[in-house]
Amino acid sequence: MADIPRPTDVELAILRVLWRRGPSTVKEVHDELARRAPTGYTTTLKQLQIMTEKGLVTRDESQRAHLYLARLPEEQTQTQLVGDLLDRAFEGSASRLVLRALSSRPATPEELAEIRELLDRLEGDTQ
Amino acid sequence: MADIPRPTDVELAILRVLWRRGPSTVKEVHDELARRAPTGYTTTLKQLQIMTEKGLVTRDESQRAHLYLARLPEEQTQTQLVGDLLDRAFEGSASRLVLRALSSRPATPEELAEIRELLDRLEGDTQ
DNA sequence: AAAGAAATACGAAACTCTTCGTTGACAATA
DNA sequence: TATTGTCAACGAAGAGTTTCGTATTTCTTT
Repeated sequence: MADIPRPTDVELAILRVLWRRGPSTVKEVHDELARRAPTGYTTTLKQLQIMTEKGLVTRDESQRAHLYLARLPEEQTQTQLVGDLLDRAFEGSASRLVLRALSSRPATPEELAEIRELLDRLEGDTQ
Repeated sequence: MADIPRPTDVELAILRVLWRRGPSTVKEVHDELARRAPTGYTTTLKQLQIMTEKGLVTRDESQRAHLYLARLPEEQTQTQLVGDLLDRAFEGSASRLVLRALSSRPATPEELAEIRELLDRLEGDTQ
């Protein structure tokens, strides 16, 4: 009961809204989602109910309009997703994943500099 | 008909076998898969049939034991998967994905060096 | 040619994912 | 208090995923 399943595409879209907004009502989440892809209110509601069962979100029922909250922080979920992809498609090789990430998107010079700083920090630690 | 869907977990496991082995029979793929997680022969067969319909693999029927071949090379699929994750969970920021990748796995000094070389090459190009 | 094997084809069951209509509870207001 | 609007709960349909049993085809060996 402790572990949380990998979120599906729709679930991840909802989690992103919750991470950005913090605790939100179904209506608030739905309005954000429907802006990009029109959908029914009850669709969003049902998803949030299922996500509550799965443990992806928690629910504050103290008010009439329940408040939903992402259970794990964005960083932790990102780390989990990347680790998962690493195992499923890269045989665990982080460097090859980085290679593909950079060939998948033309990274800006600023991003490259950020990554370089990250490397400096990591190598500093291990020395 | 031209675009290929994102492979599911099981499909990706099969593709990895095909990338490693090259064109393979159902039996060969199945033996590899069943080594890690015991499963029925017809399960693997059915998966390969479905993957053929989806265009994930192609089939050479010239012999009695059909030969299956991954339709896209491993690199291209990896790039697609990373790009997909980038959009779904990282708002397209490659540097943040790299950050999470490296915090998800203790990368070896060799890997860090490889990434550094990659950065050198990329920055060299843009100058 | 018959028997046995090795392989594919077919179909279906169980499960998950996604979507949404309907119902009922609750609250504000006229 | 009756009406209207807002919200959650429920159930179900349709599609996709995963698994596997059974039937059929094809080749090989006797």
